[in-house]
Amino acid sequence: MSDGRQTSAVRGDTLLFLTDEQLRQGSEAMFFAYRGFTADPDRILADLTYGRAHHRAIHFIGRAPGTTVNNLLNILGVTKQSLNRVLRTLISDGLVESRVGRNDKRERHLHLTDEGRALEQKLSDAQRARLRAAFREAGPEAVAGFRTVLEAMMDPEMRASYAKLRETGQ
Amino acid sequence: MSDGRQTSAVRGDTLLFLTDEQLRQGSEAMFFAYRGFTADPDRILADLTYGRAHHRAIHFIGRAPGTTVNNLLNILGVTKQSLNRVLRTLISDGLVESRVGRNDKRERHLHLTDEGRALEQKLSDAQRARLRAAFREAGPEAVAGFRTVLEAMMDPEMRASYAKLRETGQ
DNA sequence: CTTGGAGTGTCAACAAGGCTGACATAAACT
DNA sequence: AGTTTATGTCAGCCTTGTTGACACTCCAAG
Repeated sequence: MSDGRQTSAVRGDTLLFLTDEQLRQGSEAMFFAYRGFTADPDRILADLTYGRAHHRAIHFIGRAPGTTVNNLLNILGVTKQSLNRVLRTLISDGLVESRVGRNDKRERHLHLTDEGRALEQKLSDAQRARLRAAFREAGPEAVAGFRTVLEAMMDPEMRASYAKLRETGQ
Repeated sequence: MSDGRQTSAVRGDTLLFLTDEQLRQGSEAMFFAYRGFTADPDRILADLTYGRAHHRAIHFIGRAPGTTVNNLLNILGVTKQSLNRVLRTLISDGLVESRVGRNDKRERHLHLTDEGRALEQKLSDAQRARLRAAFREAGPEAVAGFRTVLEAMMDPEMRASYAKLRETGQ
């Protein structure tokens, strides 16, 4: 039951009316979509001994090879104990390699091995397939809007991490 | 390092080029944005004895008052044991009321109590504030695109649940 | 009226993946 | 020489997901 509450804001010359109902629909869209977003990799991981946390680590190491543990901690937003549990298994399973830093020997630089890269491919192929289908279905303007809104939803530090990854990736 | 792979598709009269790099950025946007999306309610819940699972239950009960346990199970996509653990605490804490069905007495219809509604308000106010800010910042066309893409990312059953909630809510 | 199935609740055990706190080591910095 | 930084690790706890088993009530169909 909508109680008719709404909020308005001026952006440029555009007046926005955002009812609570519209915002609630936005929340629910995020919830259901995120489930879809993780579903395919999760299915693959279920067979292995790994979980979503391993996927995230592998993804970001693959994305920024040579990243340090601290850097990864910032991106993932978990404690070092949580991350270490994941990294330890990935390293001992030979998916990730940890190299002592040249300049700063305290740092560990993380890289995917060939095997690690293979799993990364497999997982992100599954995820990208869904994203690709959704992007095609929605069209380019919708995709642009999608990214704009998502970026605006991030915490500032996350937005910074996101921007940094975009630079290095492109 | 982008390897230049890309995929094309025709939608209507629009040709879409989707590089793996673009799709990866989409994934990362989802990841970072979802973190922002849950951050505010999580902070509130941390003080109470509740977690994100309680939030979800409260949200959907508030959204569809009188919903049955089975219905909620379908929406949330967890096992009845998981849901029951959450519902049990919410009911015994007086936030949720479970009423025996009139027609079918096997069913339990779930409702928020006044106290439950108060918490629901508090949590979704926090979440909506961020969403509202993001929607304002991004503008109406972006919001439309955002929802289109999210909807396209959902599993079909989830899209059905989502659509159903939209009907009853509006 | 009986019987099968549906809707719900619950116990037990387990796993993933968060968390805190404490401590250890090596390397860098001052 | 002393402090800080980067990392690793142990121990224990919590939430929230899982499977499997069992019980109870109630509806519906034969």
